[in-house]
Amino acid sequence: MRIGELARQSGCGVETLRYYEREGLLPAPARSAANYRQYGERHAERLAFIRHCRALDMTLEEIRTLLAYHDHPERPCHEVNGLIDAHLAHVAARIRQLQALETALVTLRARCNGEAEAEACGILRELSRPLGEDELPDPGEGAHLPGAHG
Amino acid sequence: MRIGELARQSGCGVETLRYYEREGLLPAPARSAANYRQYGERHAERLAFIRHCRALDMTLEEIRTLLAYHDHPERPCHEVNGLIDAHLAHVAARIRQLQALETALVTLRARCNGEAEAEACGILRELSRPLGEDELPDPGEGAHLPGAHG
DNA sequence: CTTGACCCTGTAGTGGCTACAGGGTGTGTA
DNA sequence: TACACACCCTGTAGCCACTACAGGGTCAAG
Repeated sequence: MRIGELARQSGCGVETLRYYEREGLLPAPARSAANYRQYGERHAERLAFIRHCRALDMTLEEIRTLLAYHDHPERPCHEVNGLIDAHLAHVAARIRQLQALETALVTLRARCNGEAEAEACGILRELSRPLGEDELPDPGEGAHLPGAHG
Repeated sequence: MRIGELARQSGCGVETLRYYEREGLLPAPARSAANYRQYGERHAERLAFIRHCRALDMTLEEIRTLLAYHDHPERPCHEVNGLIDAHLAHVAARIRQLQALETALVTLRARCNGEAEAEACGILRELSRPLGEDELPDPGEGAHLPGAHG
């Protein structure tokens, strides 16, 4: 299987596969006479594992850790559970933070009906007010989880 | 006021202020004889606006748009409302996506008690399973809002 | 013998900072 | 005077997980 087919099968881009190889998540496959990468079932399975983890929003570093257990089936899986717990805590913290954000934005939005001039716009006025200490959640709480933009 | 004081007052780093200046969010201030930046109240107020927006997880691009209205008080504020609505929709979409993620992670976590070997670990087994079409949310839905990591 | 789909390597860009390196300024103390 | 130390300057590189080229090679069909 060439890289394009694997990309289609897995739903990710060709360049992403080469990136995973550079990052050491996917082993470098054999090459054809024309220097094309030749992938087998093992690669496809490993990639499925990686994509499953990515769909759960794990970092490549977390995935590297999980792959190490995947590659050493005799090891105790204690750390795997810890990693999922930690990741879950990150996600939960991020949800709480975004909910606080949502509340703040709804309140903000209610301050104007969109028919004023900028001068009188309640939204712009509110945004001009400096924030108090703990008025909006500390991103530190959900450290390593991103904001509202992806 | 020098840059360090403004940084302390606003709670952001000195390098962030220079970054905002490069990005055109903060105007370049006057300089002292020693070439130090000299900020006034206008800068502090503008920075408060920016930090308020950032606390609401807006992008610098969104903030640039809002600042344009801040700077042109005679313009109708219709677009301001639209921008907040759009941002709010992004945040709401991201929350839904993270909640789906949380559910999936809780289910995953329940598959192992952490006392197995990696070979038998239900978590690793589940992660090895390729994902179906719509099994986890399409990040496209919450476009421009980030994943679980910051 | 040309078209077009595919493949290769290598490099740069994304956002919003953060962290240097390598230098200058200004105040307080020995 | 000499030095330490905190602060400031510019410019560049790094973070993450890709994404998007530029500039070239390969191969089957028409």
